[in-house]
Amino acid sequence: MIRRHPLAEQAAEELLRRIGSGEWALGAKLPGETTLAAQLGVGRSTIREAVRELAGRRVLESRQGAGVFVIALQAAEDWDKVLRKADITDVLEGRLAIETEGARLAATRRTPADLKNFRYTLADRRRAAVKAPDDWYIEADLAFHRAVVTAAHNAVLTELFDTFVPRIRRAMIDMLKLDEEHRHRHDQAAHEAIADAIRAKDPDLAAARSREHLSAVRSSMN
Amino acid sequence: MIRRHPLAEQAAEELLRRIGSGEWALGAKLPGETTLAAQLGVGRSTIREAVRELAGRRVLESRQGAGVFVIALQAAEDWDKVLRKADITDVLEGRLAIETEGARLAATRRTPADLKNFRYTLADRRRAAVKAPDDWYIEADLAFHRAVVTAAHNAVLTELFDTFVPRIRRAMIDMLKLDEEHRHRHDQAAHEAIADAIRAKDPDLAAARSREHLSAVRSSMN
DNA sequence: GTTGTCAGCTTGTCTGAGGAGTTGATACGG
DNA sequence: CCGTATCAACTCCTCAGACAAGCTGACAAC
Repeated sequence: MIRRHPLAEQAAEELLRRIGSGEWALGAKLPGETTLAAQLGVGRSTIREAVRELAGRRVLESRQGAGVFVIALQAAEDWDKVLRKADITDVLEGRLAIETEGARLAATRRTPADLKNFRYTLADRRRAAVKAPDDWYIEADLAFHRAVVTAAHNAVLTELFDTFVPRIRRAMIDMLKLDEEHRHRHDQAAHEAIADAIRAKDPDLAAARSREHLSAVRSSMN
Repeated sequence: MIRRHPLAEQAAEELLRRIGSGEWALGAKLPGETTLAAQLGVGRSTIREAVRELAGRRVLESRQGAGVFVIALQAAEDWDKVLRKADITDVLEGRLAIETEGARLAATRRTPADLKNFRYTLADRRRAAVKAPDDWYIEADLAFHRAVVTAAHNAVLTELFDTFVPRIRRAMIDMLKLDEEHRHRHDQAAHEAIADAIRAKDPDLAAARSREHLSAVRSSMN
């Protein structure tokens, strides 16, 4: 018999399926380990590992002496996975939403430290656009965009941006590989313009310039 | 001896700490189970459960016969946790970013089915605003907002919105509990206005009205 | 050089034995 | 009647040992 996955993982999937099917409601107590083991036809330690895996995914919670309880009806969305599977267009539109709002807020909240950060990251990007290898250029570009979002001083927006970064990075790598002319290396002016608007404390202008730039990026990746 | 957490969880935390400290790089192979058990002074099955938990969190991956490998340097951000801990102001600004962009895109992509969805959810909300209990009203309100984002036909934006919903719901419950006059029940007009702009295929107007409404919501929750 | 074999490692699974914590029923004192 | 104490039965937690299953690199044969 060939088994693609270990028994413990199969058991975890089966438990997840039963939870999803409504067999056990939110907050309900699962049968004991020995009972479950008998039901699924596996050993007790296998059940324990399955439960432990779902505990790691924040679906189950076991309390010594009391039992195992359902604390979520399904596994929390794994954002890395969602972004990996999504169309790059959808991802870039999500990024646009986060970053234009970030630019808008940054225009009212930016500190002197944020402006200094803009200077550094823009200078880096300018240098990298000319002579650095692709990955340096990509990191320099992302660093500036991150500086903009950071200047919004909103923890949720920053965390959202960081969640998107790996997916965006991969897309940029793929694009630069296909596009020998590195056409995107020439839009330094657009980046300077965004920074200028934030520096000038003009929220609408900052948002507009950010939107303009990111729309162009999205279009170029189709 | 009093133990706050099970040994297996403590072992998982210890492994996570060591990974974070750079003891094992990305892709590196951990010592064998028996070795780890001896190092941490616990039984082999305890180590196995710790590894299984981190496998559930997509940090480790074990391959039979080969070993246990690091596949992520830290646990993926648990968005429920991030949103729970964040200031409600930051959360609502994130929601505003997502939803205004959603409204903008919806104005160009909405289908007849989306418009029908608007009619239904708006009617529900109108009824609930007058006489329904708090939780019905909250669900009706969220249903309309979700309909707007859905009409953008962008899987990432929809998923983002759904991630925010539980946190927003809790905030609304708390607010309605404290505010006997239910002041927010009277802004049905603002919702109709958003739907009208999307119906009229006016992206800028839809975004502006969405922003206006959500700014008001954010201000009222301070 | 290429291929086949295999010994020695690894993780996977089961079982049995206690330890430790929780819960609800029951008896007791007020 | 109510509050409290006790306790038995249940639960999960941890360990140890045994064997199965799978991978890897060394080494011999060709």
